[in-house]
Formats: sequence, structure tokens, C-alpha cells
Amino acid sequence: MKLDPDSPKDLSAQIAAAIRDEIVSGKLIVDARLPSEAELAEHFAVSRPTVREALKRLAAQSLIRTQRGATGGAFVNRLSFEQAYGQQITTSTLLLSMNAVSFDVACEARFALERACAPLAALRRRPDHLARMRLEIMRQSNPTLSDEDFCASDVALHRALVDGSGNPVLSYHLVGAVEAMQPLMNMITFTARSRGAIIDLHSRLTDAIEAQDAAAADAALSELAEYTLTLGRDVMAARAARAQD
Amino acid sequence: MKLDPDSPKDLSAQIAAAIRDEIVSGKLIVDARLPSEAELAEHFAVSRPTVREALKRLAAQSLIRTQRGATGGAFVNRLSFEQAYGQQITTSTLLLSMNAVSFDVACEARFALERACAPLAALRRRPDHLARMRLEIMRQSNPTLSDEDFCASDVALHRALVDGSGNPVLSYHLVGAVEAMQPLMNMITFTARSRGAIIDLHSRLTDAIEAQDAAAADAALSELAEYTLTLGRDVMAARAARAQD
DNA sequence: GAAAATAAATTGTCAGACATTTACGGTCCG
DNA sequence: CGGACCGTAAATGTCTGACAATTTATTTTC
Repeated sequence: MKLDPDSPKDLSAQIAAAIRDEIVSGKLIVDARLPSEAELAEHFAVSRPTVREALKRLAAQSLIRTQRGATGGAFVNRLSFEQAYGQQITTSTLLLSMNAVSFDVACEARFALERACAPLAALRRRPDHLARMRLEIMRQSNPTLSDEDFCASDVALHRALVDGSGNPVLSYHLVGAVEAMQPLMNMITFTARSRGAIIDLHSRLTDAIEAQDAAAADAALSELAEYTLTLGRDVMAARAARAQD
Repeated sequence: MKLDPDSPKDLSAQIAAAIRDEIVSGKLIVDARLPSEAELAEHFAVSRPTVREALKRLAAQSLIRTQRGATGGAFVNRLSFEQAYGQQITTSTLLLSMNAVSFDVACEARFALERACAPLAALRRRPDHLARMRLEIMRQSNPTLSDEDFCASDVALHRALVDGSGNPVLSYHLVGAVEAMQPLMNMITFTARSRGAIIDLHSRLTDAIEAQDAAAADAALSELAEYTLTLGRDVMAARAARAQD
């Protein structure tokens, strides 16, 4: 655990990197207690505020948690799936919104990934996954639902599908792809006709998953991808036409 | 931008959350300059070190970058694909290593995702992707290669495949799945026979991608998944037997 | 007019102090 | 003997004030 005094980076960034390496390499195991801030400050020959900035960096990535009090301190945090989901969603959403990712590209990625987990979901789905999917379809059938709520329900249905794969690692990778689409989807105005088409495909998808028919589920997802792409292109075309004026 | 004085969370965490919301919601756009630390401290009615801790949290997530000097300050950062890749890999790796994820589950997730992008790679692969894959196969054929280097080359080949899909969003989601497997794969001792089998499958995969034959690529990946799973199970069984003694 | 010196603004770092939270241990009372 | 209460210690959370380093803009000087 050494620092490079000639490095262009901040001291707090260097300290954070040094501690992060210890964690990633396994030298600091889960629930291990780090030295106190005062001890770290002495070890790295910096002031306590500098150490604190470093620790805050690690805390932001959920690598450590801090606890006050006599037996308190900074502890290596077990990265829970829930925390990882949250970070994944934030990063994915920002990546899409900040890099002018086209609707087509994002949509393609999302459905490609989703089709990857459909066969597993068909195999392993439990009654509660089916119930969640049916519930969202019921919600979507309510014509007074706003476009935003329709999108949110759409995302919820697809998350249920993903969870149905029974593989938490797969779920982790997919929540980002599914959730990050929501801002893009929110730009679409869903007409009664398009809502009907989507609900119909959602029903076919859910039926296929219930029947454990992977091929039918894949077909439904494929059509859904196609249809979503069409809707997105229409919106983009309309927007481009308006910009022309 | 208000703070809740009764919140159990730290002030710096609250401030970081408030600013993060402004960024995610789009109120603060890319390259926008945040108020200076002194101004933020006054606005939130806290001290400068507290503001700094909040800013370091955001910097750790690549949401902002800071610059010293007269026209310096904190700026909203455009989250590049490269940065997102890095965060994705770190989070995925930690998630697997800290949660006792079984080799089976991780392997299943990885190959399910990879098979999702194989058809796209078959469609869009460019000569440089094929060259990268062939190069790694050549490396793997060197019998003096250590197991670690063999694994690293394996990962590199699969990353080339993923990049071949021509969809950066898909690549982003997949790098985590592929790279996070490396520590698990490193536990496997590759015999000459298993290396031969893997190289053979890699060759078949690359040939299929070159021939733009999605079905053949899928078949090769499927066999590779099966074989990798077998290798992993053997290692786990041997380890369990040793633990018995 | 161009180069150099200066000023100003901003982040980076430090030192020291006090507040707050929490666990431990000892004391007092029943 | 036991339990409730209180004080103490250790640790993080926060504040104040200051100085250093860096970068830009401005002014001065030749």
C-alpha cells in the first residue's frame, strides 16, 4: 500500500485505488474492518479529511460501509445483488442518455439480451413470476393509464420475465438493459391501437412462458422487438419532420 | 435541492444524492459547471469539507470531473463507454466473488448472453474482429502458456466476438459477464486435452462467424458452454473431495 | 505589440477542534 | 445477586480556518 507522490492524480484518488485493490484482490475480505481514519491518515502520511474523501469514494461504489461508535469504523461491504442492480441501472441509464445512443441500437441490445433469458424463464418460471406478468398485463389494459405508467408497467413485466430465469447473475445483467430503456420508451406516445398490439404480444409471451414453450416465447419477443422498433422509428421520423419546419 | 435534516443518512450522502438527481433528471447537462465548492457549501448550509466528500462520491461514479484553476470547478462528465465498461467489470467481478456465486450459475449467465449476440456478430463482424479471434486462438495453441494467460486469451477472444455484434450497448452489457468469469476460470487447471478441445471449439466458432453462419456459431457456443461447465464441475468435485480428507 | 509579471479564482491539502453515536464497564439500588 | 443507570472511551461526522498548487485573466513593462 504505497502512494506515488509524482502521480498526477489526487491523493484521495490514489488512496481509494490502493484500498480498492486490496479489496478486489481479496487481501481485505468481506466484513473485514479497515484501520480507523486516524490510522490510515498516519499510514499514508496524509490528513484525515483526505482519507475521508478516499473512503467516501469507496462508499459511493458500495465497496465499504461505515459505522459510528466505539466499535465502528469502515468495513468491507458485501456487494448485495440489490445494490449491484441499483448501480447497474444508474450507469446504464446515464450511458444511454449521455451518448446519444439511438433508439434502434438500445432496442436491439435489450431484446437480444431478453431473448437470451426467455428459454431459461420458460424452463424455470414459478407461479409468482407468471402472476407478476399477468398483473402488469391487467394494468396495461386500463385505458386511463398514462404513457409513463404504461412504460413503467412494461418494464415491470419484462423484469418479471428476467427474474423468471432463476439466475440472479443473468438478472443483474439484464435489469440495466431493461430499465435503461424506460426514458427512451417514455418519448413514445402510445395510441390505443399500439397499446392493444403490445398487450396482445405480452399475453402471447406470458402464455408461452406458462406453457414452457421456449420457441413460442422467442417468437413473441421477436415480434415485440420488431413492433417496438417500428414505433420508435415513427416517433423519430415525426420528430425529424417537426425539426424540419 | 433541499436536504432533510432528520434523515439518518450523512449530509454528504444527501448532497451527493441531490446533485446526482439533478444530473440524472437532465437539469444539469453534460459539461455543465457546478457551482464552486464554496457556493455549494453556502447553498446547502454545510462546510466545504462536507461538500467535497459529496463531490468525491460523484467523482467515484464518473458523474463529474474536477479541474483546478481559475476557470476550474466540477463539471458534469459525459460517461464514456470506456468508463462504463470499467465500472461494469469491477461491479460484476465483485458481485461474483463476494456472493459465493456458483460456477454453474455464472457460466450459464455468461453463455446465455454470449449466444444472444452471436447472431448479430455473424451478421456484422468485420475483418478486424475475425483477426483478433484468430490471433487469440494462435496464442492459445502455445503449450507453454500459463493457465492464467490461457484464460486471459479466452476472455479476449470472447470480447472480440462480443464487439463483433457492432452494438456498443450490447458490448457494454456483455463485458461484465465475460470479464467477471475470469477469476472463476482461473481456478481451472487446463490439461493439454482440455485446451485442445477448447481451441477446437474456438476455431469452429470463429469459422462460423466468418461464414456468417449464425446457427453453427450458436452450436459451437452451446458445446463450449457444456464443456466449460463440465470442466468447472470436475474442479469443484476435486476440491470437495480434497476438503473431505 | 509581445512577453513577462501579477492578480484572482478554484480545487487540493492540512491542522485542530467539537459534536454525535455506540459499546463497554462500573456503580448504585432493589 | 442482578438489573438499570451513568460515565468513559473510541470512532465517525462536521466545522473553522488556513495555506498550497494550479490555471486563467489582466496588467505592466520593454
